[in-house]
Amino acid sequence: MNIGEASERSGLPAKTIRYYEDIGLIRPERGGNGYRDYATTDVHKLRFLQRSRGLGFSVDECRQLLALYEDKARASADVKEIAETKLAEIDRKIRELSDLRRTLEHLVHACHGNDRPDCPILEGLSDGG
Amino acid sequence: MNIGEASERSGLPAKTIRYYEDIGLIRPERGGNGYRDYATTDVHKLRFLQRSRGLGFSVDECRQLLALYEDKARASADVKEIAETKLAEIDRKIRELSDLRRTLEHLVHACHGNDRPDCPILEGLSDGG
DNA sequence: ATCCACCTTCCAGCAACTGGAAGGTCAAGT
DNA sequence: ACTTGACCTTCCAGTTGCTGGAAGGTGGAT
Repeated sequence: MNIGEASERSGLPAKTIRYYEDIGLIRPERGGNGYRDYATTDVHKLRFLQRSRGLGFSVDECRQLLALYEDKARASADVKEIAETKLAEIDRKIRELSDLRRTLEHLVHACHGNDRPDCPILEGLSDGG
Repeated sequence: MNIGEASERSGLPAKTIRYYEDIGLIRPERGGNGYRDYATTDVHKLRFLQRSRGLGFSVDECRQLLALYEDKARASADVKEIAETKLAEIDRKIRELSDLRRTLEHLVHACHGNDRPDCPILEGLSDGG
């Protein structure tokens, strides 16, 4: 499929997809006309990139994560260690998001109309529930 | 406190803290010597920024979130709507992280040694569990 | 007084896009 | 066959969000 459809399916702008090719993240086939030709697995990878980037992982971390799904990395000895590290990081992010969620909800429900600039909720912001 | 201590307590590099001041996110007092002087609430806000940026929120979104804790925004009529939108976004991020977590764990435990490039896990990457 | 770790501003560079120009491709319509 | 328009291509410049380094001031300890 062309880049337009890949863009639609992955949720990434075509510009970004081309950029990801520039930096060597995804290498689609090329048709006789020079157009990029994306396979379904390419779209899966793109969607994966769209998500993990949106979750605060750097492009380099995404590269590592993507590598976990490819032969070279899977054969390597420290795959598991990388994965475990990422798992711990994901767990931390989930905790932080839950904290943020609780704080925000508390603010909306309990703090509405309370104009004091030293609202105690602010303190809850930092030490994470 | 000086920027060094604020940096240590918030987890943000001093450079980044100064940058956040440049773009108008945090405005510490200044001592007679010209040094920035951070209050405890400033550190809370910085820590909050450190977290939400790491979770994939843009600086502008963080600005909105921070505004929820300040009088001006709290008096505004659409605070609740902004907050609800952010809450939905947070929930989505939590779901995506959980999906990512499950995929990664599955990969480590079930796919080790399976070198086929068309590993079915890749498909699970995109449609989220 | 001098040392050193801190602070200041400013300017340059990097990461990860993003927009726009200039032009080629292709299916549809006349 | 030709034109229209939506798509694709490359390239180059601009934006966001930092990050490093130079050049210099501050302040407590020796």
